[in-house]
Amino acid sequence: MGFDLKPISTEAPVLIAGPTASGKSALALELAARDGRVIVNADALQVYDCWRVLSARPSVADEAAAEHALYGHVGRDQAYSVGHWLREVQALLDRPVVIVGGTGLYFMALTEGLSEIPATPVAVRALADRRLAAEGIAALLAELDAVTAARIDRLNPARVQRAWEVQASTGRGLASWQDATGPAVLPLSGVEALVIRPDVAWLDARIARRFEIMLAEGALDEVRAALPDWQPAQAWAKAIGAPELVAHLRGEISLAEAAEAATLASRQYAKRQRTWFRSRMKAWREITLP
RNA sequence: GCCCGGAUAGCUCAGUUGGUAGAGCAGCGGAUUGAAAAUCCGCGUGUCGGCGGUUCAAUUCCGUCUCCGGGCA
Repeated sequence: MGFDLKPISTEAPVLIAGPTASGKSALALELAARDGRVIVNADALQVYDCWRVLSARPSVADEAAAEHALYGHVGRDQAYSVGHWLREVQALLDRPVVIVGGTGLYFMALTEGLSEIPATPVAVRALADRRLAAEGIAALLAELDAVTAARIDRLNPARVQRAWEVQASTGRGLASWQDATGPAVLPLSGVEALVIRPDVAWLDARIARRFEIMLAEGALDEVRAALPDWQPAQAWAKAIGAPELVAHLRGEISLAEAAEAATLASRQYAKRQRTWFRSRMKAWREITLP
């Protein structure tokens, strides 16, 4: 990799955000080697133990070359979200780190703060699931306070359900919780924040190639191992390529069709990441890799 | 060679009883405070295969050519 590391501070925590398949892990390895940093994962899917290949986690060799944290440490059945992640990162900050990943929400929570809302009890989540399915968005929306209802995207069932769950489980509106958000763990002013924004065509080509490599490295076996307790609605099952390879293993589509669908989904994900980075990371230093 | 179908958006197709056309997917733009690789919102001008003819007007009707299916030889 030809990126010039010299301008990057050797003391401040380094944050590297980049779209899927952009080569950010390699850059993190270089920085870790140079400064003796711990590499900390900021990717929502790479935390799951079942997806080493499919989520493009660092290889065993990479992990031997530098210390890695928050990779593959969460079991399928464990509830995990940005709050868990943020608390785990916080506990690692007594050492020099390079925090690398593609999940915009995680970086936002880290650099801008996250409201401290208690976790939604399982029973409340289940009730919300049931009511949303049976009564629709409007029923949940009608039970929200006016400020919250005005603030959220009322057409988005995920947002409405979240707001309703907070209201139902804490007795306090989501907007009220958000207005009380405390200071960020790592404000932008105290970190070296880098965002990779590669050429779209270059990235698309890498995405296609990478899925072929994943297959060669045993992605299909990983999915086969998860097949007995496959639950498509769970967060871990949302790994790009997993639903596609499950469909193939069930004989519904060919392997070529699965590969095509998975790379398409990756390209669409990269586009969403691009939108986030463009609009939410304007103050980050943009770097070009190749 | 003959007969019958097709040819419309990047792709798969719908449609216009003649007044220049619209769905899905793809693509593009946007949102994003604990499921975020999630979830959601917005965006459709394209020689309607080519060339002639009829008509005030043709993507639509007629002729012809080209290409792609299928059938008969």
